[in-house]
Amino acid sequence: MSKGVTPQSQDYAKWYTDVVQKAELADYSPVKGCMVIRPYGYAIWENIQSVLDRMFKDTGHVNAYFPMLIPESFLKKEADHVEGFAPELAVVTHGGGKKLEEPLVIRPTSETIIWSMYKKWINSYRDLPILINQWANVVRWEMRTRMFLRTTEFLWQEGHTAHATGDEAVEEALKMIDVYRTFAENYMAVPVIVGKKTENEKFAGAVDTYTIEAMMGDKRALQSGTSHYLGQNFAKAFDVMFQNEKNETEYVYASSWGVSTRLVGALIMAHGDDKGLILPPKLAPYQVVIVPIYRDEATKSAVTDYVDKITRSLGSLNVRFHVDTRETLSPGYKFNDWEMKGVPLRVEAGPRDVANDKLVVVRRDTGEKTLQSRESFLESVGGLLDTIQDSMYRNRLAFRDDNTQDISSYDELKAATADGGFARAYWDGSGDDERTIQEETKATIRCIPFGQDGSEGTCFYTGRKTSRQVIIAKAY
RNA sequence: CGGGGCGUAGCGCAGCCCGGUUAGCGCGCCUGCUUUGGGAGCAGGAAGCCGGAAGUUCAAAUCUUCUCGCCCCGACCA
Repeated sequence: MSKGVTPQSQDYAKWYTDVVQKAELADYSPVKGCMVIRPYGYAIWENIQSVLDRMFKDTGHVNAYFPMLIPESFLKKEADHVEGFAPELAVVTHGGGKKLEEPLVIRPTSETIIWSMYKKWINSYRDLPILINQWANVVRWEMRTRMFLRTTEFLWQEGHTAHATGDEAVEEALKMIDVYRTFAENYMAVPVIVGKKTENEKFAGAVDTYTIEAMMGDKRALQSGTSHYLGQNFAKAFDVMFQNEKNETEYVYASSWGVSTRLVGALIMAHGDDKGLILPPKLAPYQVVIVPIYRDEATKSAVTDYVDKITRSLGSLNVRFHVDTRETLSPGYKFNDWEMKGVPLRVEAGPRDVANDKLVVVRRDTGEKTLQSRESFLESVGGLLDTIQDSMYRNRLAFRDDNTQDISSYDELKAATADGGFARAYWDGSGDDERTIQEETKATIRCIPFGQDGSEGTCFYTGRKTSRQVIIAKAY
């Protein structure tokens, strides 16, 4: 492996692909647009999964699995849904050596297959709500792909809920976007703006789409999770009705919500630097890596014994650690390697440290190097990991705030977003206005943030009075 | 699908313009010895139908034509 990665300042896109490869997160597959997620990348995804899965279950959801192959006709039942997904479908036309009566699409998302089943399962309000999540792969034939951010096949979770009232379904969609916000902020250490998508940007088949938008290291926005209030659109398309308490027949209300392996891309780009990844302790496959340093067999056995004492304690402290015992690599190489892989804390243990009962402890996020006694390290490591987690979040929050500007004219918008950056502005334009702005500036309305104070201002584009503010940025 | 670039050892490249002996270099890999506190050193070694096909020629990695694939930039999206 050659040294280092392309500096961010030189070519951010190249930096990103370099990091993905050199940190051994993923590799290119023989099929265009697909990727192989390597063990280290998958370990990050597994940590994301296990935290989110717990959060979903704590909010009353259960997991299930629906098939990957969907009759083509299902996709055509919801008008907006077909229109939205038709161009990016992979279709199976043959099976068992014979042409199929009806082609099967590989799921781009599972609303249709799930709602075809909900029709069988829902009769009465007593059957509601249904709160199902599934962890799955989906395929969307994208024109341009990028590792983790947009690949032909990707892994995600998709929640699909069914409710007796629209209010309840909206509440569910809002609850889940808040789960995503909590996850992004508390686990990924990535601040996000929570809000509603405009008509142009919402999901194909949704009444409303909610989103969390994060700022990457190049100041561009990344949609990191979405939830949708689907109204009765899919219930009508699949004829899913229930009898309410007054014995009236009514269509069921729906929500769906998802996050994907794109979150791994978000972690890379939100925190990474020219040395590689910087992982938040709560999601890092290894929170601490120990590099033993020795000269000969005598120092090796002394250092090994010393390291054993440390790892026994770390194990009981519930710290995820790894001891790098690779024989053929120099300590210097290992330092760089684990920095590339973003491990939050590196511990160096050599003969000098054994002699003094000390350790060299290095923070990945700040580069700060300290000499500590073994005892004080073991006492403080848990707190130090929390400090890193917190400091990473505050660092990214400050970065985002520094790169977010309030703008009040079209020229200001262009200036604020040209080189990345979020623009916050009053907005009363139309969908066509939005498209024009996108064509002219490449920036899009990322969302209409929640929690607006209702104060009035002037739309920067139409000049009309409005109380609605939006966030505009170039996005991935 | 439009514009640009690239296919030579596992990876990154040189050689190609101007055809000519065993096709080179760096990294990685293998063996041995010495090393190990910020990407170790020396010695030896393995590894290539030069993306594919056809053509020109005494002779093709090199020239011609066709083809396949990949990457980057634009039009779509979690």
